[in-house]
Amino acid sequence: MAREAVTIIDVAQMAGVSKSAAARVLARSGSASAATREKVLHAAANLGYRPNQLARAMKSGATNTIGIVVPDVVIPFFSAVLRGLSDNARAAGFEVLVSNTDNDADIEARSLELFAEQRVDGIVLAPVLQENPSAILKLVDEEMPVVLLDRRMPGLEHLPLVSVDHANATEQATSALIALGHERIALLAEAAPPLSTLQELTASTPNNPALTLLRPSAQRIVGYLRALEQAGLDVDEDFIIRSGYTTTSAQTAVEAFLQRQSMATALHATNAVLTSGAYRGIRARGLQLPDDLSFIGFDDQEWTTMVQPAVTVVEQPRQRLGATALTVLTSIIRGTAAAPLDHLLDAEMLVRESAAAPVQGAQLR
Amino acid sequence: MAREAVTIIDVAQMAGVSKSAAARVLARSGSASAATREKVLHAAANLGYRPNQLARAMKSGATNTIGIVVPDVVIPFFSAVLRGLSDNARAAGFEVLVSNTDNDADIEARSLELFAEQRVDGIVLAPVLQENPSAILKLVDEEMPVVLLDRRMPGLEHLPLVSVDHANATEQATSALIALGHERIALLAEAAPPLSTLQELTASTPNNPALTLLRPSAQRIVGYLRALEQAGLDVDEDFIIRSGYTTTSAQTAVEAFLQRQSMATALHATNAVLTSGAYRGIRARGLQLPDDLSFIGFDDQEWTTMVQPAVTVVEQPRQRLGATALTVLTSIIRGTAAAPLDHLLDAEMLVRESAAAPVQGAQLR
DNA sequence: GTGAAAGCGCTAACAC
DNA sequence: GTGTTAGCGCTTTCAC
Repeated sequence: MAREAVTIIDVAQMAGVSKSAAARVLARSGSASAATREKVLHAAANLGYRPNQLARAMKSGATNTIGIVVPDVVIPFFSAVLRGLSDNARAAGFEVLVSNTDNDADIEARSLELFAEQRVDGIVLAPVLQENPSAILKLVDEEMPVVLLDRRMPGLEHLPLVSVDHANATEQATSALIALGHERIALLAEAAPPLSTLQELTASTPNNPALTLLRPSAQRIVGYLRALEQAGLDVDEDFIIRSGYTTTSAQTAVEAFLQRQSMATALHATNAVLTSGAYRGIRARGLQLPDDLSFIGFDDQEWTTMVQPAVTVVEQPRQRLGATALTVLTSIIRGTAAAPLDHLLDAEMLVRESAAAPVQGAQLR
Repeated sequence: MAREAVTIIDVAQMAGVSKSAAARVLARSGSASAATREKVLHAAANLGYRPNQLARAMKSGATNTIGIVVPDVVIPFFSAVLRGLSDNARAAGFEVLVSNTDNDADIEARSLELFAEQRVDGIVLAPVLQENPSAILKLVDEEMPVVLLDRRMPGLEHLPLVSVDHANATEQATSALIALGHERIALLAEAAPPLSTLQELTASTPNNPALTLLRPSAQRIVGYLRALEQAGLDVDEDFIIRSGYTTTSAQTAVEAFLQRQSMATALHATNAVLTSGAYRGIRARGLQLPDDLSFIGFDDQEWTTMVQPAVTVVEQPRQRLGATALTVLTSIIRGTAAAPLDHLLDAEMLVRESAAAPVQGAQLR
C-alpha cells in the first residue's frame, strides 16, 4: 500500500501516551489503566490502525503463516486437502501460502527454500517421490516443522505423516468385492515393486515403517494381497494390471487385460486417474456394469455419479486430512507435540451400483 | 524455526567485512570488489545463509506476497485460476496467500483485513456479491492494489476486472445451437433481473459498465438474448428457466420445464452447477442426447467426457484468467499500469456430441 | 501503570 | 569500494 500506513506511534501520539503504553493495549499484553486503554483504543479506531504483522513477526520470530506444498492444486484431492487445511489454519490464527510442484523435485526444493525465506512457521508437504530428499532434510535439520501429507519415502522416517491408510483402503474395496462373491478380482495399479516384496508385508501393522515408506501405489497393492489372503484366495499375478499414471495408459492397460483375460469378474482401480482410465477401457470393450464386470474406483469424482450405473468408490477423507495435518503441524510449532504423530485415517466405501454379485458365466462372451 | 538463523552479520563476520558490504553483495545492489564478493558468497554458502524476507520487507515496504480471495478452492474453476495465478506469481517473484469465503461477506471482509495486516502487495478478489462492499472499498481507499476476478458489482466500477466475457460465452453457445437449426432454445439460468432490463443491454459493448456490473448470471442471459436477436428469433420468457445455485434445484427446474414445455429442441445451462443439474434432469426425464434434445453445458468438467454422448460445453480459459489477473495486479503494484485494465477473455466452445441438428418431431412424445 | 530504550535483520544514505 | 549509522514497526525488558 502506497499511502503511509498508520503506525502504533501515530496512535500513541493521538492518545497522548507513550508508544509502549499503546503497544501494551493493542497487543493485549501487559497492563494498562482503564483510562489509557480507552484513549488508545479510541485513537486506533479513529485512525484505522492496522497492526503490522511483519514488524510483529520480526520481534516475535513467529509469522503465523504456514506453507503447503503439493503437486497440483487443480487435482481435486489436493484442493480439498488445501481447503481443510486452510479452514483450520484460519481458526488457529495462521495464514496459508501455497505452492505447486508438478512432481518436480527441483521445484519442490525451490518452494521449500522460498517458504523458509518467508520464515513460515511450518510446512505441510506432499513430497515428490525422490531418491534423495536432501532439500527436505536440510530444512528439517534447521528445525523447520514439517508434516508429510499422503506419502513418505526412505530418509523421512522421522517426519510425521498424515495420510489415508492406503493399504486399508484397497483392502476395503477388495474385501467388499469378495463379500459380494467375487473370487477372480483384478487390480489396476501403478507400476510397483515385485510382488514377492509386497507379499511379505501383508501381515504388517498399518504404521509399520516398511509399509509406510512404500509409495502409496505399492501400499495399495499390499492391501489387495491382504484381502485375498484373509479370504484364502490365491494371488494370480496376471490379475494385477500395471499402468502408468495417466488416463490413457490405464485405459489401454485395462482394454488389453479385458481382451486377454476374460475370467475376471471384478476390477478395482487404485487411484483417481486410473479409475477414469479403467472406466473408459471397460466402456470401450462394451462391458456392462455390474453384470459383465463389477467395478470399484478410487476417490470420489463428480463423474462417478453422473454415469449410469453410478460407480462405487473408496473415498479418502480429504478435508479431514488437511485439518489433521494442520493440527499436527501446530502441535509441533507450539512444542506440544506428543507421539504418535503419524495419523493414518480410514478410507470409506461409497457403495453405489457398479459392483454387485457376480453373474454366472457373464464373462464367457 | 527454533534454531538461531544465520544472519547477514554472521556472514559479514565470517567474511571479515562489514555488514553493509555483505548486504551489498547478497542483495546484488551497490558495488563490491571481486575479492569482497568472493569472500561474502563463500561465507554465505558455508553458513547456509538464507535472507530473511521479513526484514527485507520491513525495509522495502514490499513483501513480494499477494493474496487471492475466492469462494472455494475446491470448485474446479477457482483451483484452476489459483494455479494460473500461482505459476505466474512465482515467476514474477511473488508468494501467494489463499483464502476461501464460502460467499460470506463477513468472512471476505475478515480475509481482506488479515491480508492487509500481512502487508500483501496486492489482492486478487472474486468478490462476494453484496450490497455494500465497504470492506473492499476501505482497502482500495488505503491504496491496496486490488484486481477483481470473474465479477464486479456497483460501487467497484473503478476496480480492474479480469473475467471471461460472460455474455459472449452464452451468446456463443446459443448461436451454435441456432446454427445447428434450433429455434426453440431453452436457457437455464440463476434467478436474475427482469427480462426487460436485460433486453436493453443486448446492444451494449462487452465492457459497458451497465453490463459488467451485472452479476455473471444476468450477463449470460443478455448473451442469450443477443444471440436470439441477431438471428431474428423471438424471445419466449417461458424458455428461460430460473434456478437456484444448486444441482438439485437445477435438476428440479429442468425436469419441471421438460414436463410442461415439450416444444424446446435445445437447452443451454449457464454455469457448471446448473449444467450438472440439467444433465441429471434430462436423464431423469429419459431423454436421449442429442436426438430428443440438444444440450450445451458451461465449464468443462471431467464427467462431460465420461458420459455418452460426451457433452458439448462452453469453457472458460481458467488458468489464463489467473495468469492475466497476476499480470494486471503486478502492473498496478509496480505502478506501470496502463488503461484499459479490464480484461474480458473469450470463452471457447468444446464441441462434442450432445448438440446436433434438431430431429423433426423429436420432442412430440 | 507508565515511558525510555534496545533490538529483531535488513537496506540505503552518507561519509570516508 | 567500504564501513558507520539510522531506521522500518513492533515488543519487551527495565527503571521509575
